[in-house]
Amino acid sequence: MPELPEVETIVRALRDGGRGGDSILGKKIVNAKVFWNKTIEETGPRIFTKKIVGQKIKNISRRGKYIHIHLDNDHLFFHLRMSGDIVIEDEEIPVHKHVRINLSLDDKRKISFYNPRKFGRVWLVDDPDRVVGKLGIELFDKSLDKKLLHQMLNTRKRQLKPLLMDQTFISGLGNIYTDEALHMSKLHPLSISDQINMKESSVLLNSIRSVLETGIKTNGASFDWMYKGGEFQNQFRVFQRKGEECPVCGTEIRKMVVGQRGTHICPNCQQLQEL
DNA sequence: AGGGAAACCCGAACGC
DNA sequence: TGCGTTCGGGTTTCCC
Repeated sequence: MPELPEVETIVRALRDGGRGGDSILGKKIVNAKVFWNKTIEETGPRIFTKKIVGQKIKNISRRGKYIHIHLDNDHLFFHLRMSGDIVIEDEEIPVHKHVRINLSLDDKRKISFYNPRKFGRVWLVDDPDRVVGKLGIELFDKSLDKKLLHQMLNTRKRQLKPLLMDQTFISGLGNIYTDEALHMSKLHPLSISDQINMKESSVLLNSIRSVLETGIKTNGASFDWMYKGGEFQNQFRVFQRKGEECPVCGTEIRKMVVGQRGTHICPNCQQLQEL
C-alpha cells in the first residue's frame, strides 16, 4: 500500500534512475494507451491521449502521496491509492492485466501504471492546484516545527490519528506510518488534538519524521504484493503485530478501530489521558 | 465542525 | 480440497 516512502521511491526511480532503470527526464511521450477508463480523472481517455502525446517530461516530483510529472504544457499526476507501482519497461514487454495506463516514450520504453485494485487515479491538468491545491503542509517542510504543529493541533479539536491522516492538515501520512509514529510518541490515537502540549508535539513531530525517514531509507513497506521495493515491513513496531509483544515494554499489542481504520497500539505505552 | 458510514475494488485470508 | 465470505487500504461524498 503505497504511502509516502513508497511514492518517494517511485519518484526517485523515475527521476534519477533507480531500481536498475534510467531516468525518464527529457523523454517525449509518443503514445498513450488507457486500459481502464475510470483511472483518468478530469478528462476522458480520448482527450487525455490527445493532449498528452507529444509532450516532453520536464521534471518529476512528489506532493503528499501524489506523483507529479511536469510536462511541456500540462501537469500529470498519479495517485496509487491502495496498491500498485509505476515502472519503466521495454516497449515490447506484454501488457500485464493490472496495467491501467501505458505511456510510450521516444526511446523504446514505456511507463506502466500497475494498479491491481483499480483505486489509483491519474490527472492531466494545466493548473496543478486542481489536484494538489488543498493539500496541507509537507511533512518535511522546514517551516513545520514543534511550535507550528502544536498550534495546528490546538486550533482543532479532533481525534489525533484521523487528524494526522487528514491530507488537508498535513500531507503524506498514511495508516501504517501513523500507527508507528504514535507508538513511538507514546500517544494514544484517540487523544484529542487540543490536549496535546508543546513537549508532546515536539516528540510527535520527531517521531513522524523518524518513521518516514526510515521508511524512505528502506524503500517503503512492500507487503502490497504488487509493490516489491521495500523492507520497512520488517521493522514495524505495532502495525499488523496484534497479539505480539510491544518492542518497548512487552505488553500485548492490541488492535482497535479509529476513524474506520485498523489501528494498532500498545495499551501500556499509549494511554489515553483522562481529562 | 467533527465523526460515522458507504462507496469504489479485488486478491488474500479466513471459515466451513 | 473447494467453496463462500470477509477484510483492508486512501480518498471522497453524503448524512447526522
